[in-house]
Amino acid sequence: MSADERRRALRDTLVAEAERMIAAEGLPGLRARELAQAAGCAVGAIYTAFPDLDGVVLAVNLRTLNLFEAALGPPARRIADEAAASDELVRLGQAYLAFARAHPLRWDALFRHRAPSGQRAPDWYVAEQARLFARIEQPLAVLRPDLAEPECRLLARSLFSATHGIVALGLDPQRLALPPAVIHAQLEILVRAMAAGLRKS
Amino acid sequence: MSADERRRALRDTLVAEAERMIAAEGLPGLRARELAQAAGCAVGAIYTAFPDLDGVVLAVNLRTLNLFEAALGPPARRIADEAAASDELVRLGQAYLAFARAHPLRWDALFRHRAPSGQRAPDWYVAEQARLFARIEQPLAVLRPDLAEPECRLLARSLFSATHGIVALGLDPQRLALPPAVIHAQLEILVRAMAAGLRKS
DNA sequence: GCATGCCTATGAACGCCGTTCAAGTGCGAT
DNA sequence: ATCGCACTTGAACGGCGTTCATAGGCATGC
Repeated sequence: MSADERRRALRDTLVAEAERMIAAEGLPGLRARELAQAAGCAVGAIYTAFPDLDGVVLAVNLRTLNLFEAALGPPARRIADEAAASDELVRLGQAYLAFARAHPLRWDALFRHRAPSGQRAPDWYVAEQARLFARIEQPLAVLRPDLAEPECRLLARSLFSATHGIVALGLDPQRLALPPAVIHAQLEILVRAMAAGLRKS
Repeated sequence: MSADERRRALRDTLVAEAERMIAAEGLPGLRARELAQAAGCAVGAIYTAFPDLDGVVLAVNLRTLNLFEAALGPPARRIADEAAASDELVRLGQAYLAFARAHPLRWDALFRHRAPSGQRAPDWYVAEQARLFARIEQPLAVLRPDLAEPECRLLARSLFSATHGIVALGLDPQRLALPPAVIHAQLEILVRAMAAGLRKS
């Protein structure tokens, strides 16, 4: 086995174990020594596969994004009219809520993680985010055919931000800590309101 | 000076210095040794005034909430009609954005801070939050006079969550990092959309 | 004024963290 | 078989929040 192959195998093991640890204990549950022990390597070996622990977290977060994309299923074929577009936005929002509930700590890690040097996320990470935002742009373009593409991309991100806020604060055990059924209902009310309000203007 | 008076004076000094440190460097910039040096006391003295550093952060966060409440000015006297209610919601949202921009790290600390043992925030903290939510409930009640008070309180919190999401992700230098003018415009579009969509249903 | 006893402030020490790097190990080439 | 090099290793480092034996001061009694 070449050195590169071993490094790749180590990377895979580390990411898998880190994923398990984050899913079980959250971001603070990822500790270098514990990770090394779980992966069957020395602490120092982690730093031959990743620049630091933040790199491991980023790799885990990419897997989480992929997992969410898979949970969304294939993109909607065609969206017939404004009502269908509104329905699709609600469906996406509720899929988001369902995923956050199913994988609370992994999902939390997506947003709680901060790169140390204040740098932006790497390109491969931003690209995966963009694929997910495209899911929102699709129905939004049906709802607002008057918007140019840049405006549509922007509005899709803001729609996501609003949805994320409702889910994140609603689920947060230290903030609202709302029952899932309540969040579900509130999310539908507000996404429908936004869709309706955007259409008429 | 009695022991209680000294303890209170120490608390005030610690909170003031901690506020300065958080405003300058964010939550990770608050370190026990540095705080003690700034306050002119020994590290151990911190733990005579607060149970731990999280207690200090909570006290700073309460001051931040008070600062925001002051920035909002006195509650609106009367809200004439649905259009005025919609305007008031937009005004509140933009005041929120303005505050987050003016005090980015202090504001960030409000949401990034996690209590260690997963316990909920203390009552005095929740009470201050409730006073702020009441600002939203007021125009919302005009917009939706059909809602009972519990539903109104719930919807107000969800409206806040959505607004918070737009502001938080929009300002986040590692996520969207949108220019302030863009966030401002998106916020107005979506708050107006929500207000319009809520009214018609 | 002085000795006594309590009580609080002190900061070195503890345990844990991420990260590094001198040293040892094993493997491929000669 | 021997050598040399590259890689793995885990003890060590610096820094963190928190603790606690101890030093010090202050009120009290004589």
